[in-house]
Amino acid sequence: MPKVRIHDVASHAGVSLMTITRVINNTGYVADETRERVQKSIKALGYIPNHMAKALKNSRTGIIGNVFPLNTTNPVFSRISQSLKDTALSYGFKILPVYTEDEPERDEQMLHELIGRMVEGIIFINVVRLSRTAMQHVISKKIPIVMLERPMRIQGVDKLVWDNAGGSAIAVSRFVTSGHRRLGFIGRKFGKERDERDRFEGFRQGLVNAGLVLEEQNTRLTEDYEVESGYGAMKQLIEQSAKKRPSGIYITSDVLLCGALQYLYEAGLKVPADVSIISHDNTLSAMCSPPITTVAIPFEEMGQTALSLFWERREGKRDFDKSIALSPCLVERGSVQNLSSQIDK
Amino acid sequence: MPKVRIHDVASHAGVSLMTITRVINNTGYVADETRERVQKSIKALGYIPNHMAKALKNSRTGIIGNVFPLNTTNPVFSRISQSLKDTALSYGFKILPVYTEDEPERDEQMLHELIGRMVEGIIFINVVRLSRTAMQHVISKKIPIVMLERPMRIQGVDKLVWDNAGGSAIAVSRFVTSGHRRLGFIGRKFGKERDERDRFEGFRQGLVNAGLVLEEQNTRLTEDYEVESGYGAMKQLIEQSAKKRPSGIYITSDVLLCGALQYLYEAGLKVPADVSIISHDNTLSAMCSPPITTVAIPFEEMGQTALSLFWERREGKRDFDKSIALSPCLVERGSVQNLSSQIDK
DNA sequence: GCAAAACATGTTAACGTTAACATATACTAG
DNA sequence: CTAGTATATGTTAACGTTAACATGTTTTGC
Repeated sequence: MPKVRIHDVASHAGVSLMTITRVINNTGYVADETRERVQKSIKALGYIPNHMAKALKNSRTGIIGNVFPLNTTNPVFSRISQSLKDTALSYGFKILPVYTEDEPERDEQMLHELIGRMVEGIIFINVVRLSRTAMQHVISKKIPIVMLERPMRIQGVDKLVWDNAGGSAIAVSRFVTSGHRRLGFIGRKFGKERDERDRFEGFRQGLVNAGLVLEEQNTRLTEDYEVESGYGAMKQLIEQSAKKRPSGIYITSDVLLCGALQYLYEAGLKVPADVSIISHDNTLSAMCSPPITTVAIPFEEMGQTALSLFWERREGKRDFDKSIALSPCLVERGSVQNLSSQIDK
Repeated sequence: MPKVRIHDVASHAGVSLMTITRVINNTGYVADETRERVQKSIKALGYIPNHMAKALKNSRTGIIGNVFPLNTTNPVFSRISQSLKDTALSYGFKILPVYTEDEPERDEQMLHELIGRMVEGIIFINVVRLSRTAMQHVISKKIPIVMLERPMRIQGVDKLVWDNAGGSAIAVSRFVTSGHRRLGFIGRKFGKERDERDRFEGFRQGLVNAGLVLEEQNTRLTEDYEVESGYGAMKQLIEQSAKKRPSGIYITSDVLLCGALQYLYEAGLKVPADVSIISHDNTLSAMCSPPITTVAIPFEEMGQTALSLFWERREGKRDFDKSIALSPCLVERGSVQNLSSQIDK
């Protein structure tokens, strides 16, 4: 019942410590007969190797730290985390999730926590507030670092983003193909954040490329990624005169989308009959009424790429920094009406 | 750049190991002047205490294992996990999430993993497949265990569920208050699982108490908690003749709800004008179009209660088992139409 | 002015594991 | 049949930390 140490197994089996270690780790030579006896002893005593002691001795914990932003209510984070966890497992690693805190000071503590737990790598998600010196500290420890989306501009870490501008372009082009000429945009207000800026810029550029213009009154930038904000933004777009109102709207977040759909429901407007919609993320857009055509974040690919970046560094195969952008793809769900075919008829 | 040990700090500050330990842990006596010098050395060298060594020495890891079921796509799990994590933090603990696997054999490995990492407690969520002997093993190690929802019938662990039957009763009574007399039910098919059975039984009992009858054709039990299943179930209920069709439908999962709403959208039926709905969970029901009145799982309270159960055991304040059921409450979102007032007028 | 209490620091031996280095026997090959 | 290799096991010293004990030096109280 109390703890069973390797030493106890050794006495029980009548051999030395090392023999037990060899059986457990399948290293060195052990006579078949001895191995069997040891295995019996292990079972009999219910021996379970102590990871902490192992880690201390071997400097190998098999843990990758995963740093999340403060607010993880957006389902994109669970999807990312799921993907990372699964892929990590296939590499023989466990994920230790930690969360950034309100005070920047606490964030350094969090990094110390990870280093103290001897993580063998750190994957950051959307983290920008960390001090450069704190990051440098980790980098100097030769711990491989991957930063997902919103990477810091810093040497010695790998970066992985998805192509937000490209995603917006796909959405615009999808609308245009179906004959939409007046497009609306609902997205989050941006400051320095690269990703949100890109989603907007990609949209603007997409319009330009299609020979269309960005209309100020059809662009709504929200304060946050909350359902209520999506509701408010859509309300403003729709309350315009029906003439000026966009026929297709690109919404850069599935959470905003949900709010937007709530307003449309209230207003009695149908998708895509009254207004066409494309959203971004591919999280809630599959569950909405109606399901919404979406620029999908490549969650699976993200996890896999993040871990392969980690792995390359770790194995020392690579000493220079890599920066990868994943391409989004469009998931069709029928929320875009074909206007051109109506004209054709 | 390489690892800095407590020993290095000691040399740097010109004192012995123990003095450093005392400064770090705020134990014993240290002269103010020495303390300052040590703190300077710590900063100068960038020393970070090694948790693994600490854990090994102190048998205190500050980690609680959190065992999740295989499929965690349902948002209830992220909500529970969030709540556990936050509360754990306030108790000074970190959560280590682990996931059950396909093969039962792997599940024992997972338990070994947790014990090997010297977790100081384990919180199980919806786990039933674990072998009794494996569980006994953990219990005999005096590691406090809390089982959330679907607890095993086993001695030596604390149990925490929410009142599923009560939740259904609340829903029925809410419908009845508004004058609904023909109620429908969409829930997951159940076998031994207590929770799903309770949601159904609570519904049935609620009907009986209100002097109503359970109508076979208005009861749909799905294979799983997936959007498509909700769609299919609602389709079957609605495709009946409008006369026999229920005026109010209780759906035991927000994921099923989403599918159900998708069908209603397609069918051109409005909530609550054409059909009233109450769901269970309070996850997606806030984001749906329209937002749906819901029997809310008390997520916050769950995390807090789970950790207080853990804490009581841990501190040895309690040696007997506790079993707690949390009461659900109804969150109104206007998805139930008042039929009685129409008659009054 | 002297014993007891408070303060300040150091030494030693673990926590549970394993790499590196023995040691010893059995088996090969020439 | 002897050196050389493969097989089998054991001993020692770490990994980085700290509880427990030891040893001083002050301060306090009467």
